[in-house]
Amino acid sequence: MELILYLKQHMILSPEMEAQVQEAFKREELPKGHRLLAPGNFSQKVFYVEKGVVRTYYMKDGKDITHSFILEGAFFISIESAFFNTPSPYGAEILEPGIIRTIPYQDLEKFIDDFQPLQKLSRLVMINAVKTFSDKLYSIQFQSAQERYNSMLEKFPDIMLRVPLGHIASYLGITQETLSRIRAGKV
Amino acid sequence: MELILYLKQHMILSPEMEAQVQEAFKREELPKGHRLLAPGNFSQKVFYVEKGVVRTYYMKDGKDITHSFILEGAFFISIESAFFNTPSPYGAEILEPGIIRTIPYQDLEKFIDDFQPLQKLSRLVMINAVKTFSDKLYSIQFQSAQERYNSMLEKFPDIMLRVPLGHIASYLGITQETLSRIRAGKV
DNA sequence: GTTACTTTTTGATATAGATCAAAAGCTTTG
DNA sequence: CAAAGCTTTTGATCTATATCAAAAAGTAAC
Repeated sequence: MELILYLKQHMILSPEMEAQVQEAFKREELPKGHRLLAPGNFSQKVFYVEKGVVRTYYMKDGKDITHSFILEGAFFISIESAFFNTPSPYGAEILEPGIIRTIPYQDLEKFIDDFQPLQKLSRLVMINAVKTFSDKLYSIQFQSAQERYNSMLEKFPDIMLRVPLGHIASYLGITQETLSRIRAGKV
Repeated sequence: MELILYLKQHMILSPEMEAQVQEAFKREELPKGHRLLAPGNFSQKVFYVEKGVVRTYYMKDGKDITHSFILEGAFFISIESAFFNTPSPYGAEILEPGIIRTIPYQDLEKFIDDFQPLQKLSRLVMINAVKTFSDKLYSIQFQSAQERYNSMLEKFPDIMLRVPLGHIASYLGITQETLSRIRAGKV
């Protein structure tokens, strides 16, 4: 979803404000597989996924582990870089051709400070981030691989079809072999 | 740490503002074991731990699982109740005699909207919450029970001494038996 | 359509940690 | 200090999922 449309769902934007937003957020059309951020790098950009699916991941013992999928109409930022001034352990890549809007966190913060309705929205975005992690933690801690797979099927049916098995397996915290067996109903 | 002191570390408070805060946050001295929130209940309060340690937990298959420890000088809120208007899956209890400040989330939000410096602080608090979950998720997903125990020893040496073994085990995502064996170095 | 390459599945085996059951250590209370 | 009640430890066994290795299936390239 276009950024402006997204914002308008949450607040009233004056034409001037709208213009300012359009200008402040860089817009890029990117090809499948384009890497937005390499693991270990430093980036204080805020990304908004206008079209496509972004995958964040990190390297663990040489293996590529999916950390999250970011669907259209969602934001993503390296907490480590933007808030803690350390390199981002996560990389990010776009899995399909898509459109990404970016803005330096510093600039966004200025916007937020000056424009009340954005404060509520930014709080909302943060709250959702906390909720997402909290839910995922619960699922890793208490659900079996089978249960996690089932809830992911419910929650992101589309992703399951568009993304290679290995990415999904590592996102679920299991090996590809186990996921394959689960899908085959052999567990 | 006293709430006002905590706030003064992050911003300049006028005497009037200070008085307003003192009044808005109810102050309660509570005995060991006092339950601040029962699992399954609804509460939109924001809690600040001025003294003592608070434990949040939930019930899973009849077992009490520790979700987090909240140390002095930290906030806690039921995301589910305050932000999603659903009952809180988590309960909260104070593990030692202590002092808790509370304010309805609605009231706090008004404060925040009206007082710039609080916006930054509330963002900071949320960011820390995300980071905490993100780290804990990582540890559950990739560290062995032994490694998790070690990092907890480093991070919260005091808690390890003050809290019953069962609470720590469930926090680490393992059984009490396993934790006992780890401590004995039998793993 | 055959070759080469990638992704997925299948099979055999290993292991961290769970579960169940009981013993041993601590606290509290009268 | 003995009885009762918790908390922690120890032991034996079980299970979900990992790991390693190879086969099968799918996709692309010529």
